[in-house]
Amino acid sequence: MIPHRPYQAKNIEKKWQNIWEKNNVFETSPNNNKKNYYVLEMFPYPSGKIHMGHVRVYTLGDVLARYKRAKGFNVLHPMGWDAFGMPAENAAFENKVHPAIWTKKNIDNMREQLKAMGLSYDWQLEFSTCDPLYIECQQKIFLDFYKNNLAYRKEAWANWDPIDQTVLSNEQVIDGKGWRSGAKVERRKLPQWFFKITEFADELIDSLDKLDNWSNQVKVMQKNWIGRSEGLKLKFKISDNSVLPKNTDFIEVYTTRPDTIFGASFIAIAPDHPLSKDLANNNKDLQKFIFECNQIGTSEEALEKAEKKGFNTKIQVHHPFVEGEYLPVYIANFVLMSYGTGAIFGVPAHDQRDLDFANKLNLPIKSVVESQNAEDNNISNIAYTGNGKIINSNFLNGMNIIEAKKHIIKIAEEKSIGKKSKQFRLHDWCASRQRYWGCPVPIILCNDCGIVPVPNSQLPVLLPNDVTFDKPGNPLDYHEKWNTIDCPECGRSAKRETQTFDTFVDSSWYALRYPAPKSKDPIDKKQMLQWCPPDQYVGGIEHAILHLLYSRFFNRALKKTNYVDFDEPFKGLFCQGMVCHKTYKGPNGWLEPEEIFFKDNKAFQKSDLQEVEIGRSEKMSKSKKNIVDPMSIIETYGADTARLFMLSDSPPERDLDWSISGVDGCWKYLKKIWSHLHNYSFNNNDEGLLLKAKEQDNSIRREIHLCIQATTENIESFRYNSAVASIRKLSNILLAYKSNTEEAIKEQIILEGWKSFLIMMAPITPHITAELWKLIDKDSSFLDQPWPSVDKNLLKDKKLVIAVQINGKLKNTIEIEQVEANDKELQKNKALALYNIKNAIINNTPKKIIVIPGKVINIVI
RNA sequence: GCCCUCAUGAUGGAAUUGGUAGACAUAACGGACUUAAAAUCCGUGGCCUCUUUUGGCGUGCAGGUUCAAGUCCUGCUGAGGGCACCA
Repeated sequence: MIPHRPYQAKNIEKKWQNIWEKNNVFETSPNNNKKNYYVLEMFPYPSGKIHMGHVRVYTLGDVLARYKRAKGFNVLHPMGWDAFGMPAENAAFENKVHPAIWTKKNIDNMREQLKAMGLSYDWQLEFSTCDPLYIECQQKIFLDFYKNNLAYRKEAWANWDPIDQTVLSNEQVIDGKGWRSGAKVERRKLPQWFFKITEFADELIDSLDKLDNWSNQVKVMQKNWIGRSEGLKLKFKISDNSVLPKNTDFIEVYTTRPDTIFGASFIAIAPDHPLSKDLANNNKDLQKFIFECNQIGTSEEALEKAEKKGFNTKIQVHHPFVEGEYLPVYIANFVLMSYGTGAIFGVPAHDQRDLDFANKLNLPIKSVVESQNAEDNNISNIAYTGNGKIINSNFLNGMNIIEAKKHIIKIAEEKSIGKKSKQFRLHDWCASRQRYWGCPVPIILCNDCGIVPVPNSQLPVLLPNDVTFDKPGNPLDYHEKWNTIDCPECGRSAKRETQTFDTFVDSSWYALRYPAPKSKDPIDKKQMLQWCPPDQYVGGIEHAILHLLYSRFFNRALKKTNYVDFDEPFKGLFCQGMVCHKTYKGPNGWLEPEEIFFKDNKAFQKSDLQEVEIGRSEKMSKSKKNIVDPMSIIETYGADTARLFMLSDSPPERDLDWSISGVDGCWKYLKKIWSHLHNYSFNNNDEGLLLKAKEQDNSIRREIHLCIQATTENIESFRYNSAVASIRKLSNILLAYKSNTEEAIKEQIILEGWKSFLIMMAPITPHITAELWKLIDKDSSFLDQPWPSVDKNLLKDKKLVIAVQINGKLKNTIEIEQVEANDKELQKNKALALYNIKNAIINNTPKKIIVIPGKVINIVI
């Protein structure tokens, strides 16, 4: 036997990457004979180097792109950079390097790392969001939004991140803390730029149902986030408004339970309701109360268990439907100004918070919904919120809740004291940031003309290069030369808007840019229509709300401003799980996997041999030090091994547990295939011989084609782990033929098997398969090999194995010929003739015998 | 509190419409080769009983539907995630 070359992943991977690049094989070109398919993975922030999360998501996308290509699609598979954002400014501050230079260096480095993974991108379409052309296009889009009332500037309370020194959108505040910095968010009043996302609130919820190829989890999360509720806005007339500082005649409340209006026993308004503020002007006690409420409001822990507190304003309102009945007005700490009207009517019997409040302040509790279950109706500490019949409610009596709601809304509207109303949790998107490294908002602020858009001829508004980061805050504010400009309308001296866009603006429309990234038009209609929206988008679940909701808004706004003609930005959405790793904690804190060795299932520190605590598997993070650097894996094992491991075990949507033994196993497997194929000498391709295959040989062919079927189905439905399993099963069958046989037909079948194997394995491990293909077929181009098709005639075996059960439990099996598959009687008789079945029914006459022909026989005794 | 998802060997997981549970891997163990180790190759493997055959039990728990349930229904427990004084 001639010794073959050992499997040196690094060399062959570099070799094929160079060949692909030199020949531009992944270049996107128009092809009218093929259907277009656009695969997009979420583009990365150029932090400097790739992490395992990148390896996973880009491998998933690449498998799909390469598979679709083999399936005969014309594939668009691009990559770019989400290049603006805070870390560049932090680096500028720490290392005295300009954000632009830092970012470019990082991009160059990460591009090389991604190339080392062997991803099938058309790199000619690459762009980054800090490119002047992208900035110009985005500014044009923004100005169109502004002119169409989809963006506005408003002085508003904002979430202020004291560490990042910028405002945050509601979506970026998590548990009262900044999403990036983790700092406790403060409230500040500032002029801000908003996008009118609430204009599409209904549509953003309703069309979720049409997104069949979106992950359900994301749809549910978006629905909750938008948070639609339907109810009634209702006015309560104030009985004596002479005590009020201004002429306030009524208080307007919002409710989703107008059916319970006859059970109302008080009105409560928010501490920062305008009326509360008016009353507080000359009331020291109330000022103190409001201050206390605001204190609690910021600490989330306290909020959880916070006691209900109320301040009696001594004001009374008329009950709108009961002549002569009055309700007291309280200021209450559990009522939020940011939802509804900032005022409620309290129905203690049917709302838990109202009940807690009423119990505290000794307010009356009046039941108006009667449950069928008597014990529900005795209300002391638990409010009844279920279904029932309306009672004690005058003209609503006897109705069910739905009827009563409809009826009372109708009456309130007729009396002009109320209006059917929808409320959303979603607020407009605050999209401006007090930062340097972002796309400038193209606006000029003039003392005389107000807000003036930068004229098209002056676009793009680029960032000045000569800035320093030694002072806190926004360098653009200090840059007089840049921010002073003549007003384009009146010519007098004015100021530029110094805020820049949230980076989520950049990522809200980048997918539309790839088909024509160099076009002067923000979105090249002709190119875009051929490809967009992307057929499949792949990315992390952490963007379920932020990026994916903003993109859905942006796409609708782009439709309204005539840039696109479709509603949804992504046809299909797939969210992959996180990459996790066990954590190790030594006596002096967290340890990296590299610092550990194992003995007898215990972990020890290499440095001092002390035992180390093995923690549960968690998302790879710097703070827990459970990070594995992808480049070191690619260096030692190769990209094909890393890719194979990423896909092997866990289903893509679940978390993946990184283990070095798993990686090792994948590497050994590739090595085994490598040496096996090098030791085998393949005959020339002669498919005619396959037709002459004998019955016995066809059983191998059957396995091959079953595998093709399974693998294809698994890839189509994103079950990549199962696809790997079925491919490995095929290779286990083929590996059993260790050396060449003398039979030409059999050799031809094995050739067919290995060819199918390599083509199906190619999307997963593209380099090694390309190299091995040359052993089988020197002349044809591997990348152009079509995906193998299933010969359905081969799938059916001549013999069928059928289960024989007694009372549903497997007892034995029978074997029948394929042609007998529908012969119920024959199968039944064969089953009853079995030795242990005969024994079992000797004393128990079968009550019933169920024969599912070709599948199972169940004997009921 | 509300909403969503999940629960299968030592471990990751498979079982697409209810029809032979544990595919494919990882770790483990036994054997071959080796002075030895690594690598490689061969083999074992849900649990219990038995020498073996056979048999019994088994997909978080308790019920139900069905000839037949990992899969469908009801209730519970546990884990993960989302939202949250949202009227």
